[in-house]
Amino acid sequence: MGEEVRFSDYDDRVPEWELGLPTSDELPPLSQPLITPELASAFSISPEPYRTAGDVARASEITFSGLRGQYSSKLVNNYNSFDNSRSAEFDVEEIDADRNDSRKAETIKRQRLVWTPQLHKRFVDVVAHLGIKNAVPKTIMQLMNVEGLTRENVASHLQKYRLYLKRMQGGGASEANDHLFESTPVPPSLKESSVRSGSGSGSGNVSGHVPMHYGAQMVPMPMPMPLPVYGQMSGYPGFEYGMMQQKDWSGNKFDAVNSYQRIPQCDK
DNA sequence: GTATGAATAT
DNA sequence: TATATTCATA
Repeated sequence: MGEEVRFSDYDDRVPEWELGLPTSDELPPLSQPLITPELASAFSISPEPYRTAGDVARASEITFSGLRGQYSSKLVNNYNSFDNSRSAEFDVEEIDADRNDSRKAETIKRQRLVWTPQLHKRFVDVVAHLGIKNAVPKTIMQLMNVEGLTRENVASHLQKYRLYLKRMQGGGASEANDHLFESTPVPPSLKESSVRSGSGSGSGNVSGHVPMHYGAQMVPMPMPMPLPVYGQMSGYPGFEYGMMQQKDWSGNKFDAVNSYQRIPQCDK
């Protein structure tokens, strides 16, 4: 407990140190194993457990609190609690993975995707900017740029979304409770007749017309979104809020909203 | 051969 | 119901 170097003394110099460092977008996510499970098993390396956004966020929190209170015993406690919660969450999955491994080494079990409102918004944004013509699963998937998201995931969701659009332009507006779909308003560009050149109706966006006959390449809209599987700072730089707000970034709130949810799956 | 989308399965 | 998987076909 001698010379105490307070972390806050350096807080204002951190941005200076960070100059030239890769941004979070350029780094592999913490939740992503460095080697694939197949490779790991091929070389008899015990595979890393999956890490949820919550796990990464908690670990980060521990790191930060550890840095701030170097000499407090908090760190130990936090570690313990982290370990406990983590193992509780992982146990099933690891067992499942082992079982899966023993029966067939190749098949990777993917968790059932849960379309959170955030994910769905991302989906709708991309579809809107592609136009109905180009909004096909592969392209959507690429533009959404969400790690772990498969073409099948998107195809399935797209199928449902199309049905929703059809149903809502035809029938009464509020028939069923599609909570998810209603969470993100349908962009005007998706309302059936795409060919409404000239005076586009006021689509909230001041930027107005979006000439999107282009391919998937240059679309300006989709900022790379951190995958839902891990805790990164936060989604859309430039959209939701300014990016310097890492303070609220810790913990549960984040992963509750912005992560895959793991649903134990029975083996077939 | 891949990608799509409707149908079907879980 | 929500998501996954299958399958005909483009």
